[in-house]
Amino acid sequence: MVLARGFYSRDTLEVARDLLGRMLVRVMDGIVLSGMIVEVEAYTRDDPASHAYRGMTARNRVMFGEVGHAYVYFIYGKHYCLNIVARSRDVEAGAVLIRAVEPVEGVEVMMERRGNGLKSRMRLEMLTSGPGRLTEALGIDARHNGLDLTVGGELYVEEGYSISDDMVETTSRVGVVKGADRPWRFIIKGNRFVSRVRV
DNA sequence: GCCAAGATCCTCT
DNA sequence: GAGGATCTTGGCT
Repeated sequence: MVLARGFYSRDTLEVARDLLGRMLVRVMDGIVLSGMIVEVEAYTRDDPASHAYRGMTARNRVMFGEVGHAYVYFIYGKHYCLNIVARSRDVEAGAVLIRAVEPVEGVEVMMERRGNGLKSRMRLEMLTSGPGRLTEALGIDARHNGLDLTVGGELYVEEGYSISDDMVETTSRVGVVKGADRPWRFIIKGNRFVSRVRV
């Protein structure tokens, strides 16, 4: 089931938390590439690190638009980053950066796409463990900026697995999900929520 | 128009 | 652990 618009029409941090365990799906030339979302970061309107902090510009206008749409931007002259617009109704802007996924379907295609320059040193953990890496592996770029992710098609998010709060053991900054195939590490940075698979 | 910084990744030491 | 790659964006003049 593709996640519907309502999923994204909530507090940005809440959506970020709930995106963990969901499946990011990219259909490219009829081939399905997918990965489980394992690291996210929430960017709210009032976060100085957010593109929306200084108000709407040509680049960030998607963050001010309808929830459930993709905000893709180019960074460091090399990389694309995928965000999903998410915020509650009374908030002006907000988005969740997808920082990492765990490859599930189409691993060989992802390997091919990421293979250049990495050669034999390519390891599975390196395939999609970073915002720039996952967009390269899944073939996500500026063409997807503004795309509605709630209607299926070439890029969407589906239910996947839900990670319940009682699976998380939290300290002030770090938590670990118990009972998963792999242990997970959760990090809170200010009002941002970050989680990452421990390797 | 100019310039510095950037939600990163990779290679080399 | 440090530094280079590479180019868009936005602030400032």
